[in-house]
Amino acid sequence: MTPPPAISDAVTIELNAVLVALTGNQPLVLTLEDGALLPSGPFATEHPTLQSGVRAWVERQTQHPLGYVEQLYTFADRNRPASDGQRRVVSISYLGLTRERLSAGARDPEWRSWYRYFPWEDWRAGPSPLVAQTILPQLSTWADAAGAVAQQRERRQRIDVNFGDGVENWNEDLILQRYELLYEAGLVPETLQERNRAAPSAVEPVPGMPMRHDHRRILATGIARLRAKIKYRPVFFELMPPEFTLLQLQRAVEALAGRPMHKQNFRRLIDQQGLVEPTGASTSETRGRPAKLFRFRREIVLERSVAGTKLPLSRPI
Amino acid sequence: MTPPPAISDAVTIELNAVLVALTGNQPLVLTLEDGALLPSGPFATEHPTLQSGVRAWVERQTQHPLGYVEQLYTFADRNRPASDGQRRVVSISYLGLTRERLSAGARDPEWRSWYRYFPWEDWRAGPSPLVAQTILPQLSTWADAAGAVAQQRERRQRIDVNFGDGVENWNEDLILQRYELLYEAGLVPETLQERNRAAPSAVEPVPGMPMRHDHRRILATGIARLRAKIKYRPVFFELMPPEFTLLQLQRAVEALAGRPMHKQNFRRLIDQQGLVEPTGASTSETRGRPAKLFRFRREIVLERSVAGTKLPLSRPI
DNA sequence: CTTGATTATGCTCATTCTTAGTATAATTAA
DNA sequence: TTAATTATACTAAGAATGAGCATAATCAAG
Repeated sequence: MTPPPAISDAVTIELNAVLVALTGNQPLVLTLEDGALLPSGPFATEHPTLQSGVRAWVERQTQHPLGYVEQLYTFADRNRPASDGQRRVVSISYLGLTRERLSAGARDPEWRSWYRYFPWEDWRAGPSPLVAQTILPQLSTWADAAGAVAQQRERRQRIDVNFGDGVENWNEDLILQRYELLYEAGLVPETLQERNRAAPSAVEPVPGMPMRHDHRRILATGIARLRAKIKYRPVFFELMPPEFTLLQLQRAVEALAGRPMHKQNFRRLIDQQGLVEPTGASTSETRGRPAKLFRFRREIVLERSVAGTKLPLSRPI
Repeated sequence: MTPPPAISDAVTIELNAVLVALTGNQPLVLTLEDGALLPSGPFATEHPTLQSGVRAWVERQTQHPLGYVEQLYTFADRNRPASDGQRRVVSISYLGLTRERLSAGARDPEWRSWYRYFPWEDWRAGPSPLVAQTILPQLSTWADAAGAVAQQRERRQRIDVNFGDGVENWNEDLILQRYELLYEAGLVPETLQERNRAAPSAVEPVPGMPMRHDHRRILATGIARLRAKIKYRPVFFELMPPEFTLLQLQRAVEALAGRPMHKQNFRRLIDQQGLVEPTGASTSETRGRPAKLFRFRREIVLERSVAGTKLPLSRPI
């Protein structure tokens, strides 16, 4: 145990951002180079903290304030040397939510639906047919190809836990684990590039656009974090316009979760938790009965500490 | 937006670990230098990944395998220059759980109850008197001292959310926020060192041992993560011996959560989830009726993907 | 102006999950 | 033999959840 803070070799820090916005019921993520990369930036000495570094750099580029920023993960990839060929790169990734998006339709910083990268994650219209028809059969082949019987069983169990049967037992939070499983099974192009550059694999990769480096993995991490977070913290308001109808809010949450929700119960929950208040106005932009407009009650975030415990704490003291 | 991974100034990586063990119903954390520091180590080039770096370094030092390792947080503290006086330090902290502990009673790597650092967090015997008697009055003074009325109200609300009234509305997961609030209010010695080195503050710091640098903050982050995690993932088994009684398990969880639990309901939950299986043996180490011994069903971790949703997903598909 | 389609919203109901017990069993220490 | 201690089974009230029916308010066609 080295008492004084130990000093290691020098490394270079790279910041990566998963920037999320929401338009027309699509969850969007900011990409570069024809969707092949997430925005990356330097961490320069002038920034007092990492978070302020991310904010400064993103806001300068997008001209829009970041509503919410959260650190995702830090890792050091041995396979990715710094471009100066010398130092190792440590990348720190962040999730950022923003309310408006810049330059819709622009080519280089471009907003894309994240379901282009993870088409199997969109279950808003029911079970994604990709899972049952394409993914599960291929994963099944992979499981059978394992050497030992024990390993076959283990693979099958992991497949079952993470993908269910294609209809039931789908847990939208497991997006990262699912991507990792596909990666391990060699069913995403990223694997091929890395392992079989010389000898391309025989299996057809699963649909879904790849990214360079590990960026699709970082994106999966961001989506997973966001999907988990909305269940106990109303961060989705950071993505909404100042006023909205309850159906718009529901569609937004569904876009993030990738799952349909029960309309009446959704309203009941939002209402019970006192998350919104009516503005008094209503809108007739929809076809049917005009919907009341609501705004988010910002105070609530301070008021509540929310937490869904699973352990039998005695008395709600 | 800089397309190619941008390169920033060189920095030095420091790894910090919150290593947790459990003995005699006390949650222990490994410390150095008379409890003033968490173990820190270098991240050297030979390690393929950060996680393997942490494992290697910790296991070499403690001679014990780490059951579970999880990244906590990364940050760059402008106030802490590298000891070579040149490069900036970026510290990456990890949480590690270990089943046995080395050298009980040793002086330098020393295991200490984490409640020595956060005495107000121990509510196992009911509401901690420290909160109502010492902390809340001092925080109240601090709130009143705010300049603007709006700021006073905001402070009071934060106090209320994070500390409740000293008896009710205590959320054990908010340990980090509570520490940060005390820090902001100048009620922990760490603040004094930093801000008022010349002119010591008039207020008496709240009981609880401080640490150097930001180590007590890192510890709070680790405890918070662990307290939150045990609610949806049975990581506490990493801290248990191979065989245990249900009461021992309950005491372990209570030590982590800092809250008492309802015995019968605890058992029912553990049982329902199929987390344990009887070994067939029982123990008479306790005074009363002998308890059955159980072991953890490791398979269950694979089988279950657990998740407590708060949103009204339609049908449990 | 009537009808059907569409969206909004109020309300009910069965089921499950929690919380907080009571009751009883099996031990040891005195 | 009794009191204290620990383990375990069982129950009942209340809250939260998931599903659906019913009704209201609007627009687009005919």
